[in-house]
Amino acid sequence: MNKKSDLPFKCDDCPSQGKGIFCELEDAAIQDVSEHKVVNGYKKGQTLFVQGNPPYGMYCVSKGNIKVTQVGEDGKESIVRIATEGDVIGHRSIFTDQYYNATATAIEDANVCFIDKKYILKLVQKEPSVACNIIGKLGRDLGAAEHRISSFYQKNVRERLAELLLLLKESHGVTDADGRIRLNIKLTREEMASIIGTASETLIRFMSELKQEGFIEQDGKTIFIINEEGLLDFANIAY
Amino acid sequence: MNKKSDLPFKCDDCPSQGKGIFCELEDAAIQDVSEHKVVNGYKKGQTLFVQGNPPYGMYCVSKGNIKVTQVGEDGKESIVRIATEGDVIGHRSIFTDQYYNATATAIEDANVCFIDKKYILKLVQKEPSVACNIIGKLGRDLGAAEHRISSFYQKNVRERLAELLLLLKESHGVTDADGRIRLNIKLTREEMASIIGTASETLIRFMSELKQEGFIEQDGKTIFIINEEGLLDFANIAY
DNA sequence: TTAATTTCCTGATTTAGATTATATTTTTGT
DNA sequence: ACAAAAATATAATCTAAATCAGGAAATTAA
Repeated sequence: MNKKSDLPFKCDDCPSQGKGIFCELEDAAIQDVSEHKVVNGYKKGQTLFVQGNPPYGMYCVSKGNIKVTQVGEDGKESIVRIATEGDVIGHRSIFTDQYYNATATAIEDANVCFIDKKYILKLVQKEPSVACNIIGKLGRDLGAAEHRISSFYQKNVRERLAELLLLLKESHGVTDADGRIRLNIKLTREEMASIIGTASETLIRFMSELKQEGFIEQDGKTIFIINEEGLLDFANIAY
Repeated sequence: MNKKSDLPFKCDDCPSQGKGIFCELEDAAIQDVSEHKVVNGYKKGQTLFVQGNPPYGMYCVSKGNIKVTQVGEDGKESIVRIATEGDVIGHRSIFTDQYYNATATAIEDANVCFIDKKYILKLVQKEPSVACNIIGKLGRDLGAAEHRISSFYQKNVRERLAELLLLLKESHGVTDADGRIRLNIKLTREEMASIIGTASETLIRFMSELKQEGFIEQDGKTIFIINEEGLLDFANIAY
């Protein structure tokens, strides 16, 4: 899989078209972007870039899910963000002129486009729509990050878990043939725990609780959301 | 204090000059910005904007410290960011087209410039340097936010407290006549606790501990950093 | 200045969730 | 297909930090 010959496609054909930061560019400009990128296939577990390294460019996820993690002194890994189709990663470091302060790893086989730093910086000068889209992307990411910060303080583990499942439903939920909502992402319990900041044992315990209550179902690593209302209640989210 | 007559100054004279997002603009352009802003004085405790309201523009802090907070269902307030001279706030919501998802409150008397949403959006189209500076600002804020997320998971309260004191030293530390490093910001214990996500009693306990160990000193609400090395050690931060 | 309110501090008690331990299931490599 | 390794699950114990309680100090208001 991921044969070299499969890969070199154009941005026009990208499954993430319309969702990314280039979506307002005209055909000629998109063509130009297309010529300045390299498509890479990554297998599950492979890293795109590593914390502490200097940034050479930006990554644009075409297929698959990428986890962005920070590792502490004690080796504990915490997932700060999950990038999916149409998302960009590594853009932060380009503009802040810092080394990568996180590591990006494919959590499943993925196709990711790499765009050179210099080209991006030039493009932002030339195309205000790209600049605005990057601002919008960073703004939404910052909003999500700030929400998570306050969640850590204001919610307990079970509430954060319910919240995570609801967020994953928004970002990765697909309706199956049988009408069930399936989360189209395969995270280990360890990874889920490190998103909401708890121990995997604790996460597993609350997952079991949610299964028993009939809020979710499970088939191997795949999770189905059965009762969204119940989860909302469980998460203590008011609307 | 904060008489109306004190306020209407030009961006040229702003104490935050050179630190903000307009610093690369030419004189004429700066002049133009200056004419499109309104300077407002806020007293301690007054709010600039409130979570849930629609954004009308951007705020540029000229003097004083502003806390950006999110309030949970239970009324618990958590501080997601502190904006100081030269910082902008409320910029996120302008570009993401969302309502404010945080409340901004002056924690001491402050002067803040308001710049209209429409003007900013136009300026970003016209001036790539402004767009780039906003991207840089958001990028650094996002980096800081992600660091805090992983801190919550990887560090305990005493480590997060030491980390907070070191961060405040970077952002608000000034060297006094007697050579001591003073934190030029007055936060209540409640506020400090809500930054690192702990109960105020717990924070006070560890503050006492730090005082006893001689790492910090205190004069009323003012904090002095005495032993930075010790704090680094205490925070378990490797370099 | 005094009273009232808020903030700060310390100690005792409780609890949510980490840690430890062990068994079972699933995945991976050969 | 098989063994080895990794991930999942559940229960028991332990601990960091929340909560509860009460008093001292500092602000604020009158």
